[in-house]
Amino acid sequence: MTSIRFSARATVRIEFKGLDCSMNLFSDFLASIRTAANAVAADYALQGTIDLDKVTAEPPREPTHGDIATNAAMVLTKAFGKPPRVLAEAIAAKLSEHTDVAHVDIAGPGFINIRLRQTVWPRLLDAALSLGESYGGSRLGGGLKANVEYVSANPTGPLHVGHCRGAVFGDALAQLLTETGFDVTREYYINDAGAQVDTVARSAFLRYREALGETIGEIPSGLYPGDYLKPVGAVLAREHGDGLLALDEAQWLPIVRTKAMAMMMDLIRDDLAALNIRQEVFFSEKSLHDSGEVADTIADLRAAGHVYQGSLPPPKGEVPDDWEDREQTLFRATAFGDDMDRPLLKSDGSFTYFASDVAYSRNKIRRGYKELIYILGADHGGYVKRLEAVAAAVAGPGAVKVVVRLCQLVKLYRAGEPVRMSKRAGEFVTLRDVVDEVGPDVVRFMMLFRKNEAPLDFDFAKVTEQSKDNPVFYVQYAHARTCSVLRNAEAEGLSGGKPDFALLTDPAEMGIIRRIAEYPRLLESAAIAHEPHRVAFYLYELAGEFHALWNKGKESPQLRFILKEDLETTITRLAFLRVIRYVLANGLRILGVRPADEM
RNA sequence: GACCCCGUAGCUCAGUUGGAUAGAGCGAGUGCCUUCUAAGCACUAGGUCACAGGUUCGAAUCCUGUCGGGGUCGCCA
Repeated sequence: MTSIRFSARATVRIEFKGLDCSMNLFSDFLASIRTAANAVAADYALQGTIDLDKVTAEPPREPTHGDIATNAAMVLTKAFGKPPRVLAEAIAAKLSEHTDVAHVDIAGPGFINIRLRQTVWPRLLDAALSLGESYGGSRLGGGLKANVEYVSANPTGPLHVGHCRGAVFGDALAQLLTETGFDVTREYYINDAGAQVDTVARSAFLRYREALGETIGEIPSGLYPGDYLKPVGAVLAREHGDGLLALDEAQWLPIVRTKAMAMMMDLIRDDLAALNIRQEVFFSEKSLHDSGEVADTIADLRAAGHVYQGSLPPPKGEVPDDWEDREQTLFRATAFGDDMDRPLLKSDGSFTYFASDVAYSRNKIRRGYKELIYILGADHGGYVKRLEAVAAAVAGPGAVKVVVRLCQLVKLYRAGEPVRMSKRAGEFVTLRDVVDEVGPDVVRFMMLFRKNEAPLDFDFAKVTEQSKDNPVFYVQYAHARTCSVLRNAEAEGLSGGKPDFALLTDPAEMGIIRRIAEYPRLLESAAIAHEPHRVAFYLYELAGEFHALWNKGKESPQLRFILKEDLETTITRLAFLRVIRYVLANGLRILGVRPADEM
């Protein structure tokens, strides 16, 4: 909420803050526009508070409309009691006093179009040049503690291709939030407390007997048949000899389970490392039970009056055959916006999975996170409301922000043909298969070159193509090209010297400069929307403009970066190239894609 | 039955959270290109933003409804 309170004053003298070190042209100008609106309000001797939240400063779609457009006159017309065009005149008059403003137009229903002085751009580039690869970052988040939980796959085997997207998305979002000033923790929730981990243990036990020389034959259905459990059996055999064979299941199960969990998590961490993902917290569900936190959490909720005994209505539509009305211990989630109340205890009195979910949320909240971000598969759409309800019940309504981002499915293709995946044992495509085939950079970029909630087609043939059709290649190639010219320049002894960015005047160059100026704003809006894909699209566009400028150098040699007969321009263009490279490198770093020096 | 997501050019998708004449790539058509790094460059055509209402200065974007596609819906994890 940004509002101004002002009192009537006869004369209004305003001082604009110059463009400052935040290097976000648009947020700086938004402040100036608000200052101008404030001054106009004082001229009109308005009383009271005016909401300036809806005032924006953005790049106009049409470059001919100027450098910055604002809707101020239109959104404030009601509050000021003046027609938009009249108000626009008044605000424009104030804005034209700004030292960086060349002139101000009013267009259409009341847009104020600001044309900046040419001197602004060299200053911006100078600043970007000195900031280097950190240009684009901001303090938007103000150090807010945010927790990004992603992957959290069950530790029953290696990650499969379905985990790719959430893994990459979560990682990129975490990095985006880090660059925009949030204090981010990357976290993985290990579901190591349910019945399925016992199944893993039993499967591993078979492999143990196999490792001792026994013939185990076909793995019974209901157990995990994958070869990846063989090493677990081997390690158990090495550590225990045949000692476990003499024990009852109740005795060997915990031993085998612990070992199997540890080794499965190592496997998963390796898979993630192949995608350059390293989460700093791996949180065990079992630890919540062992520490008594699950029970404590339910006790707390009960004390707060959010728990009751009752039964839930059967699902509408198709009622399952085995439906029985049962009394359970329920959390009153509907009081916090959920569609139905959620069971904490099963009818036999044991904890539900949801109970540990609640305890886990409470644990995060107690660790001080103000924003809990969950990256889930699209089949978890039903989780959104219950996660919000839990946070509201535990922390108090509105105390903690819950953000759930759902990632749609990835469909694999091989030269246009869908890759068939049988659910039968061993025939699923693993994450490792994909990464090994096309490399982490391609996987990461392609997973982010789509809105998260839109389904994604991944064609092995297309993503390794070297053409404009392949955005990964296109963007990396742009970065490599900048490096290549800088290398050539260095080889010719052309490095160093002070650039004079006022020499950059070609429309193609100006277009790139404007796009670079938008970068900090782009990062902020992507962070607010939790949409890292915007960074990928931005890079694709920047790369496109850069390649176009490059190609103009063919027809118009005076536009080339290295001009042997014009040292001053060369030095300037090399510095310009460096700034382009910084932005590409910064964006690629957020996406977790290696900026290639040569290709 | 309820809830969530999606529906934009022939195809695959963006669309700066409500802005101005809705954009890009591929495909199609036309013309160029022997290179500061080759895998190209420029231009043209292509649209009832699923449909119907509503909100307001202004809607692809927000609200309601309809149609179509996908997902989910008590003890599994």
